[in-house]
Amino acid sequence: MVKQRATIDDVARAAGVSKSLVSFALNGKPGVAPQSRDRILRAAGELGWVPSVRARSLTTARAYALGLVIARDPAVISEDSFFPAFIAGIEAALAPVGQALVLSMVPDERAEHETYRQLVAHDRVDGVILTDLRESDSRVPLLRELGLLAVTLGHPQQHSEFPAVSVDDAPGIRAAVDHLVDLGHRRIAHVAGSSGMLHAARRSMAFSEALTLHGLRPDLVVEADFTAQGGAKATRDLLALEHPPTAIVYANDPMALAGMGVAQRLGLRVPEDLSVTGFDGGEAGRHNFPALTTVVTSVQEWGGASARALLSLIAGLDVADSELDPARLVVRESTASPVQHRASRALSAEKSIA
Amino acid sequence: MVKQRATIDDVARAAGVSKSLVSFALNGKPGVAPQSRDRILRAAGELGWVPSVRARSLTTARAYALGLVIARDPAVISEDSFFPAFIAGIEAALAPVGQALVLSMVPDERAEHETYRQLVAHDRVDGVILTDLRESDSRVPLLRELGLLAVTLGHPQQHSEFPAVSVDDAPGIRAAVDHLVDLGHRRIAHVAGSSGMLHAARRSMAFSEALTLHGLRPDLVVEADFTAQGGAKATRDLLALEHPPTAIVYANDPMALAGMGVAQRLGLRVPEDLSVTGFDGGEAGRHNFPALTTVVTSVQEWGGASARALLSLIAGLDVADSELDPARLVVRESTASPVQHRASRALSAEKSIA
DNA sequence: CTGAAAGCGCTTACAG
DNA sequence: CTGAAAGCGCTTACAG
Repeated sequence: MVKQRATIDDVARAAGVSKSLVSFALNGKPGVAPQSRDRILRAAGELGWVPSVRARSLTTARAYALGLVIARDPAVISEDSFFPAFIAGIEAALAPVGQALVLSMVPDERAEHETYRQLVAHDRVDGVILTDLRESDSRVPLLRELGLLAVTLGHPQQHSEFPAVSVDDAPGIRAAVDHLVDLGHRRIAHVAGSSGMLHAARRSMAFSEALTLHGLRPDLVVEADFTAQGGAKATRDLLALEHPPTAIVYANDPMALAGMGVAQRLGLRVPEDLSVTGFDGGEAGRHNFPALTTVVTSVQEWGGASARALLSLIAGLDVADSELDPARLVVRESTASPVQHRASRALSAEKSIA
Repeated sequence: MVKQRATIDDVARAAGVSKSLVSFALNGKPGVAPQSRDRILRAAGELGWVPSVRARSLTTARAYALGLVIARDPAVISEDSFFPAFIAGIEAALAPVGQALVLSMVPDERAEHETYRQLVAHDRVDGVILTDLRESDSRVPLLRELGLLAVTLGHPQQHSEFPAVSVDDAPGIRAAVDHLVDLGHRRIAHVAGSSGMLHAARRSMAFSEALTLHGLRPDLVVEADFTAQGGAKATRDLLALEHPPTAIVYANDPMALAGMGVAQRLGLRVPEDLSVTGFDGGEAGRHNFPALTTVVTSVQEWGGASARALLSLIAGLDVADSELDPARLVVRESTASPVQHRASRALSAEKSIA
C-alpha cells in the first residue's frame, strides 16, 4: 500500500499554525518563534513530511538537479574509466543535499546542442558541468545564450564567465618524461588525443616542453583520438618509422594498452624493447601484463568539487576558479631502460648531429 | 539575454481561446474543433511555447523521468563496459519523447535503498530499471513497498510483478564451450561472477550444462566477483592446481583480460598454453594481444528496450516480458588448440579413470 | 512573530 | 466544442 503523502497543510494543521510559518520554519528563515519552530519540526517529523520538489520547483523556478551531457560514441566511452569515477564523485556531492543528476549521452555535437536546449526547455536542471572542453568550444556561447549556469573542467580557450575547476595534467606528463629520460630513453614519442580537445592539447604541449627541457627534440608526436583503435594505429605508424621510438607517452590508458598490444604483436617486448606510459589510469592497466605505468588524477574528487562549485554558483554565490591536486606518475611495469639495439644506436648517431 | 518563456496564457490569448482549450489541443484530447486546434498549434509554434514540465508534474503527479541506480564500487564500475552502452541505449529511447534519465551511482546496498527512497520522496522518477539482479533481491519488495514502477533486466528469482526484459546468456556460454571442445580442450575451467548475482549464476549454470553435454565434468568452477582483481586471483588459483585447465571461460571481459595477464606473467603463452574467453566484450579485448575471444550481447538495444518497456508500463499499458537476441560468441585470438604438455597428459590419465 | 492571499503554470472536472 | 474555476503543494510579499 502506498499511503498518501503528507502535505504542508497537514503539517500546518498538526502544528496549529499557518502554511507560511511551516514554510518559513522548514527553510530556516529568521523570525519564527523558537517554540513554533519546534512544534512545526516535530509535526513534520511525525508526519514524515518532505516538501514536494515538484511544488517547490514551480514556485522557486529551480530544478534542484544538475546536468551532465557526455558527447561520445558509446562504443568509445566504455573504454574510458573517467566518467564512471567522475559521476560517482558528483553523486556523492549531490545525495546529501537532495539534488539529482540528469545524465545524457549523445553521439555527436549536433545532438549535444539539441540536448542542452531540451534540458533548458524542460527546466530539467539548474546548471551543467562541461567536460571535454574543445577548441573554441561552441557550448560556452550556447549555454550563455540559453541562460544556463555551468562550471567547466579546466579553462576554456575563449572568454567564459563560468568558474573553472581544474586539474593540472602537466606535472604528470613531465614526471613520465623525466622517468623515461632517467631510464636512458632519448627517443620518446607521444600519442596525443584529438587536438580539438583542450586537455589533449595541454598534455601534448606538456610533453613537448618536458622533452625540450631535457635537450631532446619533440619530433615524434602523433595525433590520435583517445580511442584504443586510434592508439593502435598511431603506434603502428610510430613503430614503422626508420628510427622508431624506444618509449611512447600516451594521452590516455586505452590508447596505451592498445599500443602495447600492437608492439607485442610485432614481437617487441614491453618494456625491454618499448616503454609505454598511460594517463588517467584505471584498473585495466594495473592487471595488464606488463602492468601499465601511468599518470593518475583524483577523478572522483574532481566530480565532487565540480558539483559543489556548480551548486554554489546556482545558490548565487561568487565562486572562484579552483585547482585540485595535479596529476602524478604511478610507475608500474611497462617502463624500463631501453636495451641497446638498432633504434637506440640510430638515436645516438642523431644526437651527435643535433 | 534570456527572454521570458511563453506560458499557456500567452498562447491562449494569442489564439483567442481559453487555457483549457490550449491544454486539450496540445495534449491531443478529442473534442477540439479542427480550426481551433490549428489556431492554437500555430500560436504555440510562433511563441515557441513548450509546456512547463514543472507545472505538468505538479498537476499530473508525474516526473517524466526514469531512474537508474547503479550499485557498484566506482573503481570497479569503470572496468565494465556494460553501463555506458546501456545508458546510451536508454538515452536514445528517452530523448525523442522528452523524458530524462536520473542516474545514481552508489557504493553499496545500504546506500542503494536510501537512494530509491529519496527518488520516491522527491518524486524524481516515474519508474526505475533494475540491473544486476541478485539472489532474493531486496529491491523488488522495496520498490513494491515504495509504489515505484520498474522493469527488471532478466527475471528475478522471487515473485515479481515487474516486466522482465531479458537476454539469454546461455547460448553464448554454450558456444564458447563448444568452441573450446572443438579445439580439443578437455580441461576447461570457469571463473564465475559473484554467485549472489543472478546473471553470474546463470552463466555458471550454462557452463556446467555445456560441459556435461560434452561428457566433461564441470569441476573447475571458481567464484570471483566480476572485477579484474578477482579474476586475477581466481586465475592464479586455477593455474596453481596440480592439473591446471587448458582453457578458462570467464564471466566477463575485465576478469578474462586480468586472467590473461596472470597467465602471461607466469610465462604461459595465450592461447598456446592457455585459451581464454570473455563475456560482454568491449573494445579493450579487441585491442589486447592476443585479442580476446568473447561473448557479445546487444547492450545498447537492451537499454532502449528496457526504457521503452518502462515507459509503456508507466503509461498504464500491459507490458509482457520480452526477450532480445541471445548472446553470441565472437572468436578472436585468445583461443586455440591446446599444445600437448604436462597438464593435458595428466588430463588424459584422469579421463581414463572417470 | 504570524496569517491570509496571491501566484507559479499547468490539468481537469463541471457547466453550458 | 468551449470557458470559468478549482486545485496540484509549495513560496513569498503584504499586513498586522
